[in-house]
Amino acid sequence: MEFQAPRGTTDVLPDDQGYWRYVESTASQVAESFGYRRIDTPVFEDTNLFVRGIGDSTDIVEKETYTFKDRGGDSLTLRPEGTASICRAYLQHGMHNMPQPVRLFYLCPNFRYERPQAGRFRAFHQFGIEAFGESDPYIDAEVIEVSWRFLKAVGIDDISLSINSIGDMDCRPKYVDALKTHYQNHSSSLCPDCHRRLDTNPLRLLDCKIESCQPIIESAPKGTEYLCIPCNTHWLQLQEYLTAVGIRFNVDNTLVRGLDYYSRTVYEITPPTDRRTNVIAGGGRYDGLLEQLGGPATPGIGFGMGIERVIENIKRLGINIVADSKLNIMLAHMGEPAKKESIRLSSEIRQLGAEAFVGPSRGLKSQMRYASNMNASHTIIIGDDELSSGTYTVRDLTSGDQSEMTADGILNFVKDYDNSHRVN
RNA sequence: GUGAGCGUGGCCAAGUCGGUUAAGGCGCCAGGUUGUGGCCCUGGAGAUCGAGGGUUCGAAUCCCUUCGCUCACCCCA
Repeated sequence: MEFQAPRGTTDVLPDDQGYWRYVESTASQVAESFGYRRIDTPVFEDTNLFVRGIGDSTDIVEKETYTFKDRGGDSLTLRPEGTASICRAYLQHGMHNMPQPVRLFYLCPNFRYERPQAGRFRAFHQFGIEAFGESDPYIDAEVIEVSWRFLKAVGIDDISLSINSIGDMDCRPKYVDALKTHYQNHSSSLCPDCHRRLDTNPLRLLDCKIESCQPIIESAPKGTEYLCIPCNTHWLQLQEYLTAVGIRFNVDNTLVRGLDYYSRTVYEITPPTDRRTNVIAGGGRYDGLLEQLGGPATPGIGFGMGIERVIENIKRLGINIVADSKLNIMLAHMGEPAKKESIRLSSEIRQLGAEAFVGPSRGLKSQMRYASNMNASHTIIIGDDELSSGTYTVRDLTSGDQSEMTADGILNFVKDYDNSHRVN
C-alpha cells in the first residue's frame, strides 16, 4: 500500500465512533455538572507560549514538539498539551476580570513527536479541565473529583488515585537540595539515567524503575516532610476534602510530574495493571504559570486525560456502549420506476428525521442481505406490483413481520414510531 | 534517541532446513424460489508473499539494504 496514516496516528473507523461519542458526551456532562464550561483553542500556537509555559528544559518542549515556520516566517508549534493554550486564552480574553474561580474544560487533539507504543501516540486526544483564580484546596479536591467521577461514569471502576505535594517556590528548592545531597552520597551506585537526572530533573530521580536505584529512592527524603507551613496546610486540607467526598487515595511521595509549571498538588489516576506505565489522567496545581506567561499572579489547577487510554480501558473491561435503537429503513426496489419511487420516498422519510437509504441496485435477495448487514430496522419493498396497487411491503427485520402500507401510511408510521419507540 | 520482535489477498492467518497451479477461516459477490435478510450448502472474485538488490536451474522461504508496524526503555495522557 502506497499511503498509510502517519506514524503514531490512527483512523477512528465507524465501528469505533460509538466509544468516542460516548466518552466525549460523558466528559461534557460530568464537567458541566461541576460548573465547567467548554473552551476550544487553536491546534497551533506561538512556539514561545510552550517554551515559556511548559518549560524549555522539559522533554516535551525540548524534543517532542511539532514546530514549523509558516509562510510569514513565524514559528508555530502544534499544541503538545492543553494547559498553556488555555492560560493564554484566559489572559487574552481578560478572564481574570470574570468572577473567580473560572472553570473551563476542553476536548481536543494534541501532538507529540515520540516513538509510539502501547497507549502512546503522536496525535492523541485529551479531555481536561482548568480552574483559575482559586488557591483554596477545595478546588484541588474538586478537580480531582471531576476526573474521578468521569472515569466512574464511563464505567472504569478499578482505578486508583495517587496524590502528592511538591511544595512551592519557597519550600521546593530546599527539598530539591536535600534530595540532591542524598543522591550525591550514593552517586557511585546510580544508574546512568539517574546520573543525568541529578543534573537535569532531580525530582524525576524518584520514579526511576531500575532495580538498583530502588533502595536509594526508599531512603530518600520525602517531599511532604519539607513543606512550608502554607503548603502543608494546603496539603492536609486537600486530603480532608477528598475524604469528605468519599474518594480513596494513596499518598505517593515519589509522584512527580514532567512539566515545569506544577506546584503543590500533583496527582495521577491509574488502572490496576502497572502503576506508572499507563496513567489515564494526571494533573496538578500551577500557581506560577499565569504570571510566567505575562499575566497577573493567578492560581490555577487542572488535569489532562488521554482519551485513547480511556477508550482502551473501556474495551479492556468490556464495557458495553448502548446504541439507541432508532428507526433505520432501507428501501428495496425492483425495476427503474420502483427505484425512482424508493429514492423519492426515502427522501420524504429522512425529512421526518428518520434514517433511510436506498438499497443497492442488485437482486432483492442481495438487497435484503445488505439491509440486514447495515442493521436496518425495516425494509420497504417496492416493485411493479406495489406501484400498481399503491401499497408497499414493509418488513420489520427484527421480528420478521410484514405488512402492506401506502406511502402516506409509511410516513405516518415513521412519525409515530419516532415518538413512541425510541430507546436510550 | 536505545533495544527486541514482526511484516503473506480488506481482516485473521498456514507455509519459512528453497522445488509443480501460495492452505484454511472471516468478510465480500453470486447461485440454491418465480420478488425477501439473519442459519446451512455450492461456486466466484481477490496476493507481483512490505520494497529494492543478490545467491540459485528454481525463493514467500537463504544473504544484504531499506521502509513500515508492534513492544519495552526514555518520557508522558
